[in-house]
Formats: sequence, structure tokens, C-alpha cells
Amino acid sequence: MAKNFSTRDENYAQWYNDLVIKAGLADNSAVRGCMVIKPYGYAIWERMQAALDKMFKDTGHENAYFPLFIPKSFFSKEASHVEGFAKECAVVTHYRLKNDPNGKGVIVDPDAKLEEELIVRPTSETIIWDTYRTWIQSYRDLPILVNQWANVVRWEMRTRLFLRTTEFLWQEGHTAHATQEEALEETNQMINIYAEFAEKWMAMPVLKGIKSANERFAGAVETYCIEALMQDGKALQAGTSHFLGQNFAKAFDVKFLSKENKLEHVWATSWGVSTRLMGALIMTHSDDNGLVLPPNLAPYQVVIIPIYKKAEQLEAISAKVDEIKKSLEAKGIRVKYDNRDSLTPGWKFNEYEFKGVPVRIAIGPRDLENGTVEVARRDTLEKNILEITDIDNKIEHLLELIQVNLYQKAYSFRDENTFIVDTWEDFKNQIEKGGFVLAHWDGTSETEEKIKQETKATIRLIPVNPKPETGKCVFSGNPSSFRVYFAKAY
RNA sequence: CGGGAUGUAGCGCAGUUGGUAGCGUGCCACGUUCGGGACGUGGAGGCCGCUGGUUCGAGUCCAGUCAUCCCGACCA
Repeated sequence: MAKNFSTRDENYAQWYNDLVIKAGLADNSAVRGCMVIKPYGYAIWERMQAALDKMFKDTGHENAYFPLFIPKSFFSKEASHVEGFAKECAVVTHYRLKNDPNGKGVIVDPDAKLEEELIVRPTSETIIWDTYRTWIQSYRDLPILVNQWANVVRWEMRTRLFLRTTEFLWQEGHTAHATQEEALEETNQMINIYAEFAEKWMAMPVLKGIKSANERFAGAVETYCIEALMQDGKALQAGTSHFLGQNFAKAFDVKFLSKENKLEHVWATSWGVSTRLMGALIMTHSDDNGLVLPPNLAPYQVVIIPIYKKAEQLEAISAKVDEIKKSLEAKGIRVKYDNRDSLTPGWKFNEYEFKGVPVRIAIGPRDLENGTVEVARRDTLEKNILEITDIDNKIEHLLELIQVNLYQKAYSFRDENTFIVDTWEDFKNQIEKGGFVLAHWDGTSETEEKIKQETKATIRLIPVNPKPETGKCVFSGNPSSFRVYFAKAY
């Protein structure tokens, strides 16, 4: 499995690609830029979905579903929104095929041209706000707290498995509020939920902050984001929460009568995370031996592998494994017993190591005699012989330990790769080497643009409550009162 | 959209001056194995991306075409 697997040092991009494919997470499909998410990868995504969905519902949100297609005219209603998405839209122009008169397969029937083209949604603000108009008349209809799990299509020039695919899966929350304060509070609440999810479930430390005007979502007044640092020193935007102001309400004429009987535009937010989180997860923890999964998201947290020569031995081992498995499952631990006879134990060890299963238990005749098992942890690759007595508590504890260890390891990595820089020379050098660079910035888009042109670095985020500190912009030398985070990004 | 590369067995690849389609791995059967990717024997598996041309003969030469991947610019 891990044969012909590149190391991170050799070629990080290659390592990532190989890992995704060889660990059975996803594959390139017959369609350019679109991936097939395989069962093992999808199982991880399902666990992410389940955890997020619960967090959304616990904060009062409901799920709904809106159409895949959006009438073209909807896109022209919010000026900056069109501008942001126009270049990457798939457009449906016809609704029928027919047999090629020349006898070669099928062709698009020219008589089946659509009156108005349909856009395959790149995001759903427009169709949703067009719908909200009919849902909202009074302040009593607010707030609307809706989330949708869906697929979207963005026709990107270049794609990478999970990180940027033409079609991807995500959730998009779209909320409507009577006041600005409430909408801002929602925006903030959701970015906090994303940060909590990233840290508690993915064991991935994130920075929270605000996007600069250049990086802001098309149509938003303010974009909040979480950013994580990948092992190659590049930043990855892992989630965003947008305060949309009244932009979409105005574009789609969504008004309500307030308590004071005044007609007002509705305030909006939208927020989302995507299958890109899979990429973030992989690039945060995995190593040259393959995938490393945090126990909270691993499809199976423990794999048990029998070691035996004769069928009678397997029988005795399986009986013991059955006991162990039941006791672990009683603790809510997800366990897989791999008793396939066609593969050797060594093969299985490598297989599950590559697939990132947090804990492996091996049990053979020797263990049966001694009342022990061999327990190996994926994060440190340590192996220990443990007494079977109380194994459920031991494993439960170990899984918690691994979850914490992965977070701490990633946290230290980010810490060691965050640099405070004051001169343009140092800035350029550090950006070249990678990591987050904390530097002063004069607050203008022009400067940000020039820095990007010269170094490829962008402002990943502006801290929400920056530590006041007088300084000079690293590029222009103009005065600045706090530092912002720069990095090269995915 | 620019640059680079590749299409041959499920997967990874080789294929010389044009002359019977190969290797590794995986797959199937049987046997021996099994504490870190076991081995033997036998077997199945091919529109050589597609279209056209040159030739007695094309995986190989020529022209076209389609597709995918990688690197950039654009983006979650």
C-alpha cells in the first residue's frame, strides 16, 4: 500500500495526492475536476456532517433544501455577487438530447433551447433570498435560521482532490434577521462553532478573524474566517461566516414590518464549510506512513487483527476478540475486527497504518496464553503489550490521549511557524519559507495587492480584537496600529 | 487560459530498426504459510484513447482529434 508513496519532503503536493488516492479516500473521476468520494473518505465526511449538524441544531437552526439550478437573471441582482462568481459558473442551456442524424451517439437537440439559461449553483444566496421574500412579511417571521447540505459547482481552472474540485459538497447556512445586531451576533456565533468543530473534532487549531476587503466574500459586508496552517507552511481557509448586511434583502426586495410598523430590509448572514475540510484534516496530521485520523472522526477508531496459524487458533482468538469488541462498543468505541483469512497480519498492519486508524490491537496465541493484547497507536507508532483486564477503559483513555496529542502537535507546529516580522526583507524571506507572518499593514487594498504580487502572500486574517501596537507597514512604511496575519494560501 | 507530460490487462509500467502483445502487482483455483506488505503450481484477463493516412504488414511512422494528470495565473 505505502509502496511508491512519496514523502512530504520530496514533494508535498505529490504526497497529498498519493495519500488521498492510496488511502481510499477519493479518486479522480471520468469528469474533469470532479472526484469520486470513496466509502472510507465519505465515512469521515459523514462524521463531520453529523457533528456539525448537531451543533447547528443545538443553536436553533433547521435544515431545508433549495434547487440545484438558479435562473440566470437572479445573478445580476446583486452587483458584487455576480462579479465574484460569473467567471466560474456552469450554465444549462438545453433540456434535451436526440440521436445524431449522422448516426454517432447523441447530440444536444437545438430545438430544446431554454428560454432562460439555468446556472448550476455555485452558492445559493440568490435562490434563497428570492424565496425568503415570500416567507417574510413581519418581524414575527424572523429570524429564519436555515441550513442546507448540498453540492455546488464552481468551474475552477485547476482542481485538487478535496481542496478544490469542480463539484464539492458543503453546508451553507442562510439566516435572516430583524436587526443588524442580531445578524452580527449570528455571524459571530457561527464562526465560533466552526472554530470549536475544527479544534475539538478535527484536532486542528485555527485562527479566527476577519477578511480584508480583497478577500471578502462577493456580496458580503464582512467575512469572518477560520484559518489553519498546513504542514508545508501554507495557510488554508477552513470555514467562513459572512455578515451580508442588507445587500441581498435589497437586491431581492425582502422587507418586513417592524414592531414600530416601519417597513425595513432584512439583515442577513451566510456561512459554510465544505469537503475541503477533508483536505485540511489530511494535511494537518498525516505523515510519511500515510493518513493519521483523530479518533473523533475516524470511521473506526480501533482495528483488531488476529494472528494465528490453524483454524482452531482463529476460533479461540475470535471468541476472545468478540468479548473485547463488545466491551469497547459498550463504551461507544467504533471497532473493526479484520479476520480476513486471505491476508497476512503484516499486510493488515500496513494497510490500517496507511489508513490512519488511531489504535490497532493485535492478538495471537501468545496473548491468549498470557491474557494480553498488543496495542499500537497510529500517532506515535508506539506498541505496548497490555493486559486484557479493563481493556475498555484503557482504550477509551488512549483514544482521548491521541485526540489531545494530535491537537497539541498541530498547535506546536503552528506556534513554531508563526513569525513576527518588521522589515520588508525579513517579510519576503519568511513568506518564502512558509508559515504565518504577523506584520504591520497600512490597511489599504493597494498595499495588500502589491504584497501579493511580489510575494504571493495574502492577508489571511485581521484579528477580531487586535493587540494595539504602533508600527509601520512592512511594505509602505505608513503608520499601522496592529499586526495582521499573512501567509501563502491554498 | 499559458507551460509540461501521459493515454497499452483492474492498477503501475515496458515494448528496440515497423513483423505472434509483454513485465510487476492485483484477480481465480489448489496446497504450504501467518507476531510488520509470505511462497509454490496452474489459470483468467487486451478496440495498444479515438479518427484517418503511409505500408504486404502499424502499439511503433505521419496528420488530426479527444481526454486526463502535473506546474502557474483565478478561487472555498
